Amino acid sequence: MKDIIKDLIKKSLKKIDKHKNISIEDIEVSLCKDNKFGDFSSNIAMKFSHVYNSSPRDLAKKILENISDNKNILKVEIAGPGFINFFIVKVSQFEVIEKILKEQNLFGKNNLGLNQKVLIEFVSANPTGPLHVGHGRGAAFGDCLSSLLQENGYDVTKEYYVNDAGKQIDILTLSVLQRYHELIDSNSKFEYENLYKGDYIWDIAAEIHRNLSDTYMIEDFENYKSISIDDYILNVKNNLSEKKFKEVKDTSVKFILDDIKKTLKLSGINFDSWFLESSLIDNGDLKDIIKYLHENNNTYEKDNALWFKSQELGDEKDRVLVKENKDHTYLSTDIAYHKNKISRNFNRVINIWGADHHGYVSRINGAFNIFAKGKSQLIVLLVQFANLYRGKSKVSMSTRSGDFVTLEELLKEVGKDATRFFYLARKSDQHMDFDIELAKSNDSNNPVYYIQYAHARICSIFRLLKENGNEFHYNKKFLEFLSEEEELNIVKKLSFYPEVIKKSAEKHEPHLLTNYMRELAQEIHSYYNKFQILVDDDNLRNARLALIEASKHVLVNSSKIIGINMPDKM
RNA sequence: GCGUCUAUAGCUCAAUUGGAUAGAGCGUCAGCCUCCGGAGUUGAAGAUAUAGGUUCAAAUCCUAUUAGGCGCCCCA
Repeated sequence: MKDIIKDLIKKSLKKIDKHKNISIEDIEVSLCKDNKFGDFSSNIAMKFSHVYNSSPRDLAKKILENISDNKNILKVEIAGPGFINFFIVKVSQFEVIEKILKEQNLFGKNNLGLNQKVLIEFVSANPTGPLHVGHGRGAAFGDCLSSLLQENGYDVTKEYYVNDAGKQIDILTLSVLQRYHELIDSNSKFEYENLYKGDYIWDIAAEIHRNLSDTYMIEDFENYKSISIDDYILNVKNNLSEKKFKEVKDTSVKFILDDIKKTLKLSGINFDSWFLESSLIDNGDLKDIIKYLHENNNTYEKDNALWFKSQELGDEKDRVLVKENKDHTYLSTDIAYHKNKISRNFNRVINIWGADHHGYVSRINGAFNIFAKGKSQLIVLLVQFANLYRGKSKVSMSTRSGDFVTLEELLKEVGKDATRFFYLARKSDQHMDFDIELAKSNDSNNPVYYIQYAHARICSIFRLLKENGNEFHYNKKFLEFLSEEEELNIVKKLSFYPEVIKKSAEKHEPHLLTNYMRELAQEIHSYYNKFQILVDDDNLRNARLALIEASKHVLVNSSKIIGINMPDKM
């Protein structure tokens, strides 16, 4: 319908002055929020009045005079400063019902993505502890965005980057070993500052002890402590042997990863791919990219370290790739990782990061473009932190101190649907406050129940219809019997759905979809309260059933993208 | 200090991306079940941080100010 109107305006403009060329993209047509302004309106006259050397209202008048008739359009009016308002013939508005009933779960899908390959990397929390509430937002966001992109015809791969190399993992291993020694000898005290302190460390240590007894025991473990954590790690490695240290490391990482996978499953999230940082070191990729960067004059040596010239690429300063002690930095493996993404032929690479990483964007973007050579595009989306509150008091979320609320706890207490909806209903670049007490104590606060209730009501009507020995059958002629304002409101919402799908994917804003669902549900509830669906008149009954059946399809389609259930009964 | 994100109703969030009278939920107040599920519905009160600017039009864009989050390691 929008396109029809755009076309009409374009043709009219052509008649007014055939030398001026206004492209169809410049013509904006939008839905009216107030029915008295018609169904669609365009601001074209105000936008281009200067091009035509006339006042907005005059140009609008001219457009109106030159616009040709169309069977779908009842009348056209000029209003306010120069809006052109289009009133649509009622019957053609209801035609979307027919389209939805025919397309069902395909309604809303499009082919804009042209099957392009997209890699979307999200969560990627370090395997040093369980996922906490802070990770939940990025998880829900990434998963929903993937579904949205799929709905728009992209070929999406969801990937989790596992940081299973580097110092943090060594610290994790050390933390486990320390607890392990405490288990064996309770006199061994845990008092080193920088180790991981969560309860799960005990669990891992206990499992290792249960399965392998004192294999990893070193005499006088205490004595290897050092002020520098690096030395501490080194001492333990040397005395335990590199091999055994790695065994403990692998067991710990696997334990935590299994836990993370379990939590993600509870959230309804499935990753297509788990990419190990360590694989980049093992297969030589890391060495190759450092060599490549060096040969292409993107690096230099200073203070016995190898530096990446990231300042030239927009970063605040240059960054170290290889440290003085010949260890690689996190950045260097990350560059290798992104080089790998490019080599897997993704047209678009999306990273979803916490907003605390924003300073990191320019350097990885710069490195990415060195390798992508324009063939692939990197998009980094930052998700703002969720501040966690328990009532009035703020809860800290430090993995290190072990003081955090796990995502699993939240999912179990609040439920998957409510949690996902809560995360997604807010714009991702908006800081948000998450009050656990509120979420737990009063779950009817969450609009997800409101939407599910609308769906359950529709299902309930169809159940009742069946119990009465009746059946719903559809015929296009029924649509003529829909005439109430509430029916029109619903149908307008329904025809807007494909646009919401398009827009929320393009702009990476799933909250547009959650808002839409809320609005649709509201129209449905309002209608339900005012009108009886199951009336005696066959024509009217079937017409109304067709309307709510179409609404049901849209609710179900959108809920699948958001990742929530739409129960028939609640 | 530099960079970056943000500021909308008492609270938590929206606003079709520059559009017409800024919308919801919670909370407050007043109504609606002999009727398809009251987890619902109808209404009332209540808001664009401050000061300028840009134009037909500003919550939205620009500048300054104020307040807050985050980032500024050879950490990951």
